[in-house]
Amino acid sequence: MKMSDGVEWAVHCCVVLTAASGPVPAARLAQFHDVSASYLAKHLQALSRAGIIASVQGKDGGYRLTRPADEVSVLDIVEAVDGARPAFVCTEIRQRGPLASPPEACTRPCGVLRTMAAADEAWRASLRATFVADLARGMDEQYGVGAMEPARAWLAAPH
Amino acid sequence: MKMSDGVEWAVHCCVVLTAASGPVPAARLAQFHDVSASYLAKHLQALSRAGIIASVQGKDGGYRLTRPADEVSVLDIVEAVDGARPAFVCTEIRQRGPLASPPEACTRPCGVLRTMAAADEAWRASLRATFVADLARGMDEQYGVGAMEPARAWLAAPH
DNA sequence: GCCGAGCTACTCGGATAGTTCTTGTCCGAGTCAATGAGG
DNA sequence: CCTCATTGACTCGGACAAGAACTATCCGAGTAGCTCGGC
Repeated sequence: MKMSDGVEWAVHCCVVLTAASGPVPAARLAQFHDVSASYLAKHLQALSRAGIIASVQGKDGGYRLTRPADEVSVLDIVEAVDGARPAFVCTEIRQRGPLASPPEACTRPCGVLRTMAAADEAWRASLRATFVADLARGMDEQYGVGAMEPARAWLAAPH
Repeated sequence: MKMSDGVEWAVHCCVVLTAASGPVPAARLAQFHDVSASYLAKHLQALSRAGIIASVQGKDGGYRLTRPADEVSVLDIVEAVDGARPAFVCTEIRQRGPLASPPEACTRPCGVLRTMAAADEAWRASLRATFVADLARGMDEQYGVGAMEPARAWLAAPH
């Protein structure tokens, strides 16, 4: 019941990409956050497959957001990196053992699964309500308006 | 982001214990659900450590619920078996890299953590609202009133 | 017939290997921009 | 001065090991009930 560390990296990268004026290479995003470049690349590829970011090949290429930041929910990122499968998988325990329920009586999911699924949906709904744009705004509120400007400049400056 | 399979077993065991008239050995619970006895024992020990069930030693011993079934929430079981730590752990990425925020500016948790924590709390609240007694009632509603009676008889019968 | 010590069998509890999944890394295919020559 | 082919370097993308967590298992410590002998 542990979420992949890559989720945190991916979310921060999306927030940073909000401030970028052009495509940003994966290596520079890794340097910005001081994390493993190779491993971050793996997660950025997942975001790319999910259609959240798009890759620009060749020189001066990199990644950029495909949609406006207020249309990318945190849930989108979590599902792209960590998988969209629910955390709980029902193994149909009720159909096993000496008092197994017959399959024809198990058309409706069992109570345990229903409870877990409801909790999972509540979790997803909460993540679906927050967007990358909200997180970027939170930066400004916490560190002062214009807090993203140094990031934009750093990303644009040559290294 | 996958929940331990033992959680499902533990919840079902708690529901079955609702129908039991006395202590039930771990081996019999395993036989009832057709799962590994050794591994189920591990999870029952976790429930025991959490105070959800109590062990009775010696002959005719086993496990029994310590509280009424309407006072044991599904969240209690999940936290006992799978751990109470939140799924998302913030590694304070904002304090790393060339544009790291100074520690004195990070008294409040960052926006990503706040979002994840809120979702985690929504998930927990949902699980906290369902009790073992509700699941037992669901059995009766789905399979007919008195559906738990054969289970009680099977647990009491000698093997 | 009643009591008690001893014993047996059964219970849980924690320490111990095997396996799957996540983490972390690498090199190759593809692509865009810059460059230099030619018209 | 403008156009175009060539070159070059930089980008992503998927395939490849290492480590950790989960899964599964075993045997030892402890306890309650039963048995048998004595009173």
